[in-house]
Amino acid sequence: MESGTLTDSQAGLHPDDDLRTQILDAARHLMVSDGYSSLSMRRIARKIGYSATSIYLHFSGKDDLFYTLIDEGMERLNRYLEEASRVNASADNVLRAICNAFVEFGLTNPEYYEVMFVLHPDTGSRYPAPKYRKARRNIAIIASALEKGIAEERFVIGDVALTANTIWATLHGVVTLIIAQRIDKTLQRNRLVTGTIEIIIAGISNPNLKSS
Amino acid sequence: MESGTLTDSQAGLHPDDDLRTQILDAARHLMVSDGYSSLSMRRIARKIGYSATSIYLHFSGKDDLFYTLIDEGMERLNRYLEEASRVNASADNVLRAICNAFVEFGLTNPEYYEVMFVLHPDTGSRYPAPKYRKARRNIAIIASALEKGIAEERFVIGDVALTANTIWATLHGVVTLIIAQRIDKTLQRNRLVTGTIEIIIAGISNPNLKSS
DNA sequence: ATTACCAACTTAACAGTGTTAAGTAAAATA
DNA sequence: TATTTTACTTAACACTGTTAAGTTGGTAAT
Repeated sequence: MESGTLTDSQAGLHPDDDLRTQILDAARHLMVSDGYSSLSMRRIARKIGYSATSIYLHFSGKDDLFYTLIDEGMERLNRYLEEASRVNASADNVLRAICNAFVEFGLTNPEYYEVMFVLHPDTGSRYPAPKYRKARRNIAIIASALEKGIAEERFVIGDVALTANTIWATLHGVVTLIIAQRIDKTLQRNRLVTGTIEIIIAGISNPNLKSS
Repeated sequence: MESGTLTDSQAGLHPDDDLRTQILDAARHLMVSDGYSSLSMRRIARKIGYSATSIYLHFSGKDDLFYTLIDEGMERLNRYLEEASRVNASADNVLRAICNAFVEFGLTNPEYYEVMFVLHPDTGSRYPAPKYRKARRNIAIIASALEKGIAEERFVIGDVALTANTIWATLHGVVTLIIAQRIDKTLQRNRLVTGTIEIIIAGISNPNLKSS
């Protein structure tokens, strides 16, 4: 932008009330289309016709933006899982639906998924504790399916919270490896996914499970 | 380094035969101590007293270095798993040993683990196909434990290769979430780990497993 | 012995990054 | 009308990976 030329902002193209929203929209869009690695402050700014530093008026830094996107993603995932959990079926089928929804979310929104669960910001700053709540809600959905299965005397589970986390971790493993393309290409995705889910269900249905 | 001053290299501090080895040593050391994110060409170079560009005489770029480190890590992991698989025990206990070894490797070498399985280089370049062989060897170790279990009529498995990958993905999920600190802190690591392993074993031991 | 060459390394530069400090123009307030 | 506040900007710092173009020191050939 040479001096002498009006910038977009000076030309009044930006309703100055919702710059924060514009930033988030641009960030989300860039992340989904080009991946998080090429998501830079300057790129975002260019996209919306502002200077890079103006982002710092609404976010304390890249991490802050990062965390806001995580939050958004958690909300999305939450809707996904809650809808899946509403199927009217036996506990094992409810769990199947939830698991499939989780994997589907990950595979159809890989950029969101990465930001949410894979990447951790370079700077030592950690994911703020209060924000964990939304992540926990997702695990709670799994947990409630487990409790349904226990009530139906289908599942053999000692610690529900622990098992919910285990299942989550398991699904996370499948999604991550597929996204990162560290899985043998000859292997079919859906066979891997359903295979994993079936092993889990068979595992927590097995009376011989050494439940800790 | 101002002109007029002898650089280390000019002073003959570097046996010029093994610069490549020095680079790898420095890279490994920096990665393990400061994490991959702060592993830069210039840092590596500074550590060994060369200019950054001299690295390009031995590696085509950062990705190449990256892949060499992956290779190293795979070799390490392979030794880990092979040793674990040599226990003289029933198939389920062999599998337990292998799984534990995998998780232990991941948790004691998180930086290696990340480079190997989590990060994928920003540039579109993919992990070179021939290098996949070492990764496959690790899965083969799991597979052979499964076959032992089938022979002992302990495990009910349709597709061994698929199940081996499933187990790998599962363990990967646990390791990744723990490393990325996306797991509830109140949860005890080893309970999560053993819980996951037990569900898997119970799963593949369950006659009702819908094996695909 | 002198010239040519070559290997191993260097510096300078490009285009990018996150982030901070200081400056500017317009609007709101006194 | 003068002052303060708001909403932005530019300039700069210290980095990043990578390329192009030197600069040495030693070897080989004439």
